[in-house]
Amino acid sequence: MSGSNLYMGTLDLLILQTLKLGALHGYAIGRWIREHSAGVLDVEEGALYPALRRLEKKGWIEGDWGESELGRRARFYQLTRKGWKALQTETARWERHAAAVALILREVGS
Amino acid sequence: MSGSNLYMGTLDLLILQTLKLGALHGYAIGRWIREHSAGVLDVEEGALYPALRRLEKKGWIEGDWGESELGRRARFYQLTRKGWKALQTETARWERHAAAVALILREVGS
DNA sequence: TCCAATACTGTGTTCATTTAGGTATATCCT
DNA sequence: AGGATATACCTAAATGAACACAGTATTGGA
Repeated sequence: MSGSNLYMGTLDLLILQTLKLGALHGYAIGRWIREHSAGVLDVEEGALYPALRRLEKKGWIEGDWGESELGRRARFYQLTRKGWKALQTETARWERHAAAVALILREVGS
Repeated sequence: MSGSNLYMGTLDLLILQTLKLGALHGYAIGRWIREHSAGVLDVEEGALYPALRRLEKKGWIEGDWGESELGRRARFYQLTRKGWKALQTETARWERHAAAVALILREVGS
């Protein structure tokens, strides 16, 4: 339902994290993120597909054409070894950042 | 001290939050954020000053020329009424987002 | 005298996301 | 049969935030 709303740079992390589940195609990744964030994180397709290509180019994920559960042509992505490492780094980076922002938000007081 | 840094969109929130302290000039804002995030959030000047102008243009902050503690010409910014409201909205947005990302990061398990 | 810190300004680049389209197939409803 | 909806993908232009780099100018200390 629209609403926009990722902070830039977050998407890659979310995709990598989702792919821990195993190989998934783009559409399923987007749906999974939306559902498992209680609808808060809505990944636009125009951001999702470029992000997948970007991550593949970096060697963090790799994609193969296959058939979806519903028999449609779909590209399944999975984490590479490099991707697993990147996921660790990116998760740590996010957590460091989120903790720091939380600090600032509390520092001044409401 | 570099290290790359902010997730896009975070800076505005940090600046607004810092200005709860009262009127501050740009340089002091940057320093304060760095110090109160234990050095994690390092605001580049090339990002900071444009952000201040952006926020002023939106009417969230307003700046006046004055003298810094050290007697130098400096532009002091303070929150407008609109800015206080925006700060509330932006804080809520951030917290929603951070909570959702945390959900996703935990959902799959490490 | 030279360097670091303070305080701001400007230009140019990079790059993720938004916006806004588009293709194609399958299923469900009337 | 027709229409809407969901699935599954793709792309191009525009936006805009952040970074990099390069300046200007003043002050105080080694």
